[in-house]
Amino acid sequence: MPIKDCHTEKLIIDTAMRVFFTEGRVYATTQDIADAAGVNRTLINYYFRSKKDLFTTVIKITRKKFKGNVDSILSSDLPFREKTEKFIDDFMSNLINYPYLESFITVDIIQHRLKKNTYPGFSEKSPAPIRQYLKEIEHEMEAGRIKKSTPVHFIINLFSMMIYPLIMKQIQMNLLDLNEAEYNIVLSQRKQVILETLFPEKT
Amino acid sequence: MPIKDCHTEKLIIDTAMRVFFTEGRVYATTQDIADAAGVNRTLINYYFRSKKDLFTTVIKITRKKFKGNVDSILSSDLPFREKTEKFIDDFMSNLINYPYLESFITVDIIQHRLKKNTYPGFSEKSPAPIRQYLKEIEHEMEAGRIKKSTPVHFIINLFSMMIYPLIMKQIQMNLLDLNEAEYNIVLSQRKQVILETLFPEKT
DNA sequence: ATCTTTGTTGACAGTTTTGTCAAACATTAT
DNA sequence: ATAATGTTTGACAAAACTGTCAACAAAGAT
Repeated sequence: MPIKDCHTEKLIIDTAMRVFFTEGRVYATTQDIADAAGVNRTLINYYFRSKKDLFTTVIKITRKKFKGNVDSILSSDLPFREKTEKFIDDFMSNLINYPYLESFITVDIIQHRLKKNTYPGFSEKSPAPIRQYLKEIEHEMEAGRIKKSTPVHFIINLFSMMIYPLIMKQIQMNLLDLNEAEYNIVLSQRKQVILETLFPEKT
Repeated sequence: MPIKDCHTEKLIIDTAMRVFFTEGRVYATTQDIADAAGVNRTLINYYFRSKKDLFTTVIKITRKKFKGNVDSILSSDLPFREKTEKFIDDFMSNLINYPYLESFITVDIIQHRLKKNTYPGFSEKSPAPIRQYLKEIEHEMEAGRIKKSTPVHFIINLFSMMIYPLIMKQIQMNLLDLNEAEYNIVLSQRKQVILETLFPEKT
């Protein structure tokens, strides 16, 4: 018996990830994805029962990709600033590949909420590494090494400054009168800027 | 001849704005909007030729709503910090009503880009008030009153920290283990936090 | 009251998108 | 070679969504 090929399945997954999370094409049809992958559309139904199933599959896979290093970085015993620096570095490297992932998850949650009240992709409690990191933030605040406020704001600021500039790229380009090349230069400076914004006194 | 009623037209517009920009329902159909408004679906075609036309209409109207005060605030001759404070205040008040506006514009641009290269909603140059504000930021940086970097990063940070926490509300709620009520409290603290983050030495 | 204009409705048709299925094809074990 | 299994394809059906139209209702104008 022939071994399961996996070639086409992987091709479809990779293409769907690109179309959805890299290019941000919310309204992409199964035909669009099939065309982008250069395969017959019905193969999507063959490997994944439905469009919905393909979607949840690629969301799961992409989330796992993000989760990988991030958790080990947050759980490591690096000093707070170095840990944060590494986190930004790692997270933004992934973000460049799949900037629209969170946008799609949000759309999915909103869709879902119209019916049920729970979202399958989410666990009950927040992940342990984040909880630990929150405690460290609190500790740093108490020690006066970063600005005193509520730790959640530190996290929210962090994610805001990393993700927003990517997902609203076109709007910001227009607002700031920058062309693609110029904006990409700005993006490459973000890591440093974010770090300096979160740790104002140090640099 | 009876005067144009406008009642239903306005109802549809308001409802579409709510469904799209408040609730963030990207996949909402004309039937969904009609149901939400409690009117017959064909009335959407009667008042606006097509779904696309309704969409561009509500985008225009909502953008105008945002633009209103914002421009006069940015063009005013208030001191820089006060101006920024007022801007945050005004912009976030609007944001609470229509957090997903920018998300929809982005989706629309991406859609559009697959065909043409220009986006009708955008002017060639960036709006004058923003250009002036950018100059003021540069001036403040040179005077050493805010952290030296590139002015565009100041703007990007500003918009990031205002908008992201709203559009990714569900994700952040899960990540930070907060329920709706708790997260809303966090949101109410954002204005102050953003200000303190942008002006670290002062507070 | 009747006419005219505007507003509203349901039925219908057109289009787009998705899903199914049987047949054809490829590959490998027997 | 043949059977068995997995893969690919086109044709078809079903579903979802959008737009049009003729008929009808409402309300002011004549």
